[in-house]
Amino acid sequence: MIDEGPPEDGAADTPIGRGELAAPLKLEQFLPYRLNVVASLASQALSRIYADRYGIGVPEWRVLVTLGQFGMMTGKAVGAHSHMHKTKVSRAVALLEKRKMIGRRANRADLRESFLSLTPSGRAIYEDLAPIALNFAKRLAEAVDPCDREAFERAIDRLIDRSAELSAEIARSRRGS
Amino acid sequence: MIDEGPPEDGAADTPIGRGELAAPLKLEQFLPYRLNVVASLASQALSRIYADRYGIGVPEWRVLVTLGQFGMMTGKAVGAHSHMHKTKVSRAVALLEKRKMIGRRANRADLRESFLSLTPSGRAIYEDLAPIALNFAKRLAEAVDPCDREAFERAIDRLIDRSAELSAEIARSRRGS
DNA sequence: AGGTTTTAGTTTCGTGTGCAACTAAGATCA
DNA sequence: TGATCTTAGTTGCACACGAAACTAAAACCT
Repeated sequence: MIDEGPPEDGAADTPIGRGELAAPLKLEQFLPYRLNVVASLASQALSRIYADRYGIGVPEWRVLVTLGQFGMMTGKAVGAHSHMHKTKVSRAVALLEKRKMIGRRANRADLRESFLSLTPSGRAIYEDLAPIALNFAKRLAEAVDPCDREAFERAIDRLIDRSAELSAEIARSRRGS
Repeated sequence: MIDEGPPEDGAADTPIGRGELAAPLKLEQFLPYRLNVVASLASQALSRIYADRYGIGVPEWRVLVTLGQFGMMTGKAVGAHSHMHKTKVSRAVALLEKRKMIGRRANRADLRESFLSLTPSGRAIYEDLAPIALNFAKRLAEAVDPCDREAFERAIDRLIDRSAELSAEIARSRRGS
């Protein structure tokens, strides 16, 4: 159908002419894309481990780790600490509860929420998975040149902050459209 | 609300006691998690821009950019270059074609595949979005201290390689289970 | 007190996704 | 040439997701 002409421009890196700077936008150098690639590769690889062992997914894993770290907290707090939407938390909690990995106890002082915590078997699973996960993260991080590691961690911190800012800015500009 | 119970263990870096090293596994310091957070924040923020403007999602965006970069290529090549599953490519291509942003031309020499390329209106959209996206990436990257930037980019390259290796290793060990 | 607003959490609903099965076309080898 | 294997791309299916609606309980007002 559309017959698309010849290769368009010769892919020369001549800086162009039109009013705008025609930076090339190479996908493989484009930061948001690169972040997505590395995140999804790492996440997928790790999740296969706990999916194989215990049949849980990323949201359940995050709930498990958060409760393993803090011991007892509400769903809201779990969501805040693990950057998860409340529906995701709700469903992950429901599954983990069905599998008897976590328990709930109503908060007598506020019946809307309940306190979640690991059951003994949930904790056993957590203690099985945690060192495996840490080892995975360690092997991943070891790929980075030791003298780049500090800079890298700093950079990630900055990027998390900034992307949250940009996200909020865009949401704001959208509201006022 | 939940003010984070007592510090659990003193977070001392004492090298252990039980057979295993009892490193704490704090989610907020856990590399795969951190990568996911920054990637999804950045990706979501950026995608809102092109979703608002042209009603396309991430897969369509990637196809658009890839074709903008290479001019004319097969779906397979698009998928390889943009790290996308062939079904994702297929559906993104179908949508973009329906919206007349890209065109297909059968490859007379191999009828299984066809060559994809931007239509003039597709290219116009690409040329509208590309500078916006580049500006977004620039503002994002500017959050990183200039003297950390090189190290950061190197680190991401290494992590992409390593996470692909780990992913393959895990898939392999799973096959032989 | 009683009415409104906010909040924690669940459910519904439309959509996106990956896997596996499938189709159609090439490649390979006899 | 025909039989088998591989490959490019599509589709069916089951499931995961987020937005929005909803429920029940607090919080906030006079």
